[in-house]
Amino acid sequence: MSKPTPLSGFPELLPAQRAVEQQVLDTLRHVFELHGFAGVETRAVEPLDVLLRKGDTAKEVYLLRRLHETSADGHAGLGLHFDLTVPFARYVLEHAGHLEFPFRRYQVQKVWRGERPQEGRFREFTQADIDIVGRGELGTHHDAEVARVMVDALRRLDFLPGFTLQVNNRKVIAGYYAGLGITGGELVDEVMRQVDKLDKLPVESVRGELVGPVGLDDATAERVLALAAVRATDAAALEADVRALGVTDPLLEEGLAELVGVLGACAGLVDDRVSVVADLSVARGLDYYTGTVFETRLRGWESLGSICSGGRYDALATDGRTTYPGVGISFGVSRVVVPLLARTGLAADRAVPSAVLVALPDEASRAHADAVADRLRARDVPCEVAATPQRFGKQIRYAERRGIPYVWFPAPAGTDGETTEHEVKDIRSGEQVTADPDTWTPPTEDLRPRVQAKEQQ
RNA sequence: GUGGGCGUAGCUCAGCUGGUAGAGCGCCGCGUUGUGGUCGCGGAUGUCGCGGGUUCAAGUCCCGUCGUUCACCCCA
Repeated sequence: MSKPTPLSGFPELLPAQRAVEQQVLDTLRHVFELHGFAGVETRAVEPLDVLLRKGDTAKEVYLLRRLHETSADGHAGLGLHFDLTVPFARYVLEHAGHLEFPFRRYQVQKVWRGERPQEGRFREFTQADIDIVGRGELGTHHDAEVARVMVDALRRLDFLPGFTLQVNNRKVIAGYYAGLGITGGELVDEVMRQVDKLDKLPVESVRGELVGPVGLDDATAERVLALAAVRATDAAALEADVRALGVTDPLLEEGLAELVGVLGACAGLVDDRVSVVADLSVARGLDYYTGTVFETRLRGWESLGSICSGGRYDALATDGRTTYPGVGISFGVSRVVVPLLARTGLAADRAVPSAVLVALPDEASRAHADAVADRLRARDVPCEVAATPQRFGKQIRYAERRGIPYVWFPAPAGTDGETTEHEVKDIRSGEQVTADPDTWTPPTEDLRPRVQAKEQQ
């Protein structure tokens, strides 16, 4: 086979980069579990009617087809999941009898979308979701909770740039519009869709759309834009800014109270890398969000769009008798990690887990070297034995190439007692000392690969 | 799906009006046959994406195709 070409949209990482992604995944899992979320994995495929329940999105779903498919449709009626929310909703219905509600779960898996790839947008990528789902009811304090958990996870990834969590509430938007006399589901949705473009288009363009194709009068359009211009980082300012717009409506009040609640609950998480802001221009295009909505921007990486989004669904799932409301948030692992690796020098300081290379003087000593390695491993020191008994200079170079910080020189296997001692060399400093394989341990920072940001591109 | 850019050594790239495929980095060896990095000397790189055409002659020009990339569209 000649050299294979890469497949666009299906990113693969080299070991030193994968180590970074794994550290991200380890951190996410650790924090999600710290907050009491249970891990779930769902199958990669769902029946098409489950996947397509939310609308006409068939063209972006990858279908499953046997090579010798003989059915009338030419496929098995199964597709790869394109997010983790839809499979989770199905999972909740299927296993409702065995779950305790409110049910809190995290789910980190690959998903697939038949889109044209771009930076941070792939056809196969990893998402990390957390959701809390209730049976019949779910308190709005959980909206703040999922935000807090995700912020807690992201802030611990200290090699990532800082970020801003943007929060809004659809009830605020819908209530405000109702107060302005904008009614009717379609019109409200269309106005929201235009407002949602404010982060990409200049205000004038959006205003033009609102008074033109959408059909608002100038004054109403202006007030719609006024709401979308509100930004606030504390509850008092938010309430003051919204009230100053002079619209009153019961739904607006309800949404505002929820939004204030989320903002207040997240206040303690803010530091110089993390900000949380009520941004009333955030609408999310999806019509199934019913209350709180989230988006997240990475500082300096705004072109990536939102790297972590989600919100509240009053009806995440329903079986006709029972409705399961949910609130969740999803972090785009690949969307962040892959561009970051590509555009900065971010990588692990070694491509292999080994902290120690056990040198091999000659092939006859392999069993002895293996035994030394096992004594190190017994105390959780990752190590490997040199592949071939080359001269030691080459074995040191072997370690250096891989970023392994220590080379271990075993004491000769004496038949009448060991007269010499084991030695271990830190190949960065050149320092070499005698050591006991049953007690020697590298400094903690050398035990595992470390993630380091190299020079910016 | 639409439009533009780009495909030459492991990597980054140069290659003029068509005339014997190059550089840097990396890699391998030796100096130094059980202690690397620096330095010196030496060495190997290749279906110039693929197919066809024009030509005495194509990496170079033309057509097609595949891949890749950026933008648009879309975005759960």
